[in-house]
Amino acid sequence: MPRRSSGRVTLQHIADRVGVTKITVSRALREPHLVSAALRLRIESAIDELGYIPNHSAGALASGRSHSVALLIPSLSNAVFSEIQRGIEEGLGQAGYQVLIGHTGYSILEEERLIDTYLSYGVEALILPGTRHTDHACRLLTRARVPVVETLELTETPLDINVGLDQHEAGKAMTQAFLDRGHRKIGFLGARMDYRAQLRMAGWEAAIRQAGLSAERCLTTPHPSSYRLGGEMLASMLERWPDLEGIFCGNDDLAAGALFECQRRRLNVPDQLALAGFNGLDITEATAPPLATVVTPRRCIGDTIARRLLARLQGAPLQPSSENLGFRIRRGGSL
Amino acid sequence: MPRRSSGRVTLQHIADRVGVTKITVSRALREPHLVSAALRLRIESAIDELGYIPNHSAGALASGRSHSVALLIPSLSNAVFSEIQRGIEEGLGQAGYQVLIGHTGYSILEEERLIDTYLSYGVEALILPGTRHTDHACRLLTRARVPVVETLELTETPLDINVGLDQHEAGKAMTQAFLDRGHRKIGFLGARMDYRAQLRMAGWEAAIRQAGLSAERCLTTPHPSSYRLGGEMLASMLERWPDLEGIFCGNDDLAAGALFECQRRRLNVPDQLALAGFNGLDITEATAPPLATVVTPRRCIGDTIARRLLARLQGAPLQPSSENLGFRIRRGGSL
DNA sequence: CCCCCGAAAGTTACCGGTAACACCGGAAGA
DNA sequence: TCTTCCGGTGTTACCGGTAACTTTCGGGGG
Repeated sequence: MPRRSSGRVTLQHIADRVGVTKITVSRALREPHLVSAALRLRIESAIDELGYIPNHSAGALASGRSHSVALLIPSLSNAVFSEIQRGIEEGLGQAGYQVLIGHTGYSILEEERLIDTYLSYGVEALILPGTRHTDHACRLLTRARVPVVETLELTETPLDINVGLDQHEAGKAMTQAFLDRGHRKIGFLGARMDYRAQLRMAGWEAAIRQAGLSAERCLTTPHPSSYRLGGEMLASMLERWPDLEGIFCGNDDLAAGALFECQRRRLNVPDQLALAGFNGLDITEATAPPLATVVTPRRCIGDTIARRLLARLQGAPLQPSSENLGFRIRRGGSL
Repeated sequence: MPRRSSGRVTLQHIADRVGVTKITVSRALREPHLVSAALRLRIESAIDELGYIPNHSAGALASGRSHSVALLIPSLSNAVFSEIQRGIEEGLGQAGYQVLIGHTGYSILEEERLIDTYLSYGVEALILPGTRHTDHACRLLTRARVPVVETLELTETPLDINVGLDQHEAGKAMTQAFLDRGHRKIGFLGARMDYRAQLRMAGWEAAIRQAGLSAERCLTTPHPSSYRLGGEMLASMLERWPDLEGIFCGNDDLAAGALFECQRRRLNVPDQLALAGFNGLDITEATAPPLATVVTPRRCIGDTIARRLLARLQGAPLQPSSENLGFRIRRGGSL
């Protein structure tokens, strides 16, 4: 007599119904070729007659395998991550892994908490946004002996697999595009200012200084970025530096918001003010004019992560490495 | 000697280190007040010395509780769901539940697959987008005897908890706003055309017919919506019905894309063409002019779901009900 | 006729926790 | 002094599967 009347159908119920032992039912599900065809059919029909749903916890506990992988992303509302995630899910899904998604809210403390949570779920790998983690998180990761992917930006000292692009270089390249178009008074507008945003800004500053120009025209805020914020911050910048010729925005949302504000002010883009964003989201191709942006290879990042992670999961040894997938500058019509 | 050298630290290791049995360590973690203070401290220090990470599968199996809830959303890239999800996560997170997110890609077949997956993970509740499910999904849900939330739209026959708004009514109300402004030749532009999009369109049609007008000016596509698509479809509509006075777009993305296309064509919004979207995303307040839209109470939906679901999880009986959280029409400057 | 082999199914033990109940010693009450 | 009670800890069994090994049985080769 069961202690708790769970009411749930277990392997044993199926086995009783068919007149075999539960291990045979278990085999029929996981390794059908080891079970005779006739029996397999009877088992299958018993399974959907009784409505058996496997107990993942029991399976994971017994086998030591969870068939799942954790994917942490900074924010669910940021379209940047959805393509990366799609590539990962397709690649890993085909190999039988379930992808568990968590979001860190751009906080490495929250990341640490999630790493802990997902390790207790027994995930077989972790995919992390960024290359900076708390000390405790690093200790957890090392001790867990689980493949780890760090993505989005690059690092000299990857924990394991690192796939991304050089954010600093990309920031520099876009700034250079402004310079190539003859602009000199080029500002930077940034929000949230997470580590990657800082790298992009540093790239802007490096290019500006290298050209012997002043990097003073810079406005940032720790607030989350949004279209509205882009407009508001553009207004502040124009008030403070009326001589601005171009503004490099830390991401596409800000750039679009800035563009809308220019439209309200009847400020011609790019003639009176050039604008650029970062990421190459859909919106940059739709606005009037289309926005200049740094197109990041997000889908490719996702695919690459899936491929390299599968190799590790299938036994490839730990061999820390970085893969730089580059970027592309798109001039659009705003530069 | 262990069969597999998992290398992982278990409760038993902690217990051995401290010199107690594992049940005491288990108690110290789950019901600290039942363990003496001195012992608790020794246990805690052993835990972080050895780096113990609980095994969620084992706990879930033994206790029959997973402390987790599945949240299915149609798409990760649609900003509409992120606020709903935030409300849910805050509410349920505080109560100790982990929210597992899955996305259906707007397919009820994929939804069915995910329901199966998450039931096998032992989730204690399911939150589903929409009120339409496959027959098999309904059978799974009924048999699982687990609280279910259906959200976004309303239904007369909820499975359990239903929280949302009347999409048909909302479509009708926005169309009425066009009529109130004196527009007569009002079109509808829709993409993806999932069930909710169809309801909104039906609302548009109802209002149009009720006003004795023609509902012919309607263009839809099964493709996923995007800014770019909004522009392209606007162009098609203008070509086909040059007399259009206003267009109600099935969501904000399409409306924004349509607005950008108007800007390219130097078509004044709203004087030459009125536009409206649906959802009240951030972008509608940022464009020039701001877009008219139906503001949906997404955060409130999330909070309400969390509240009502917690009540059920804490023992409130199954009592199917619908809660209509309404909507608000915002005129913006495009209508 | 015996042996060996392999396919098909069964036995046993175990994964790492938790529920339920048993136990123990000391303080409070009778 | 004897119960009673209770805080603090231990014992035992079990959750629902899977790994590893064993058993059974029929057929082919020697």
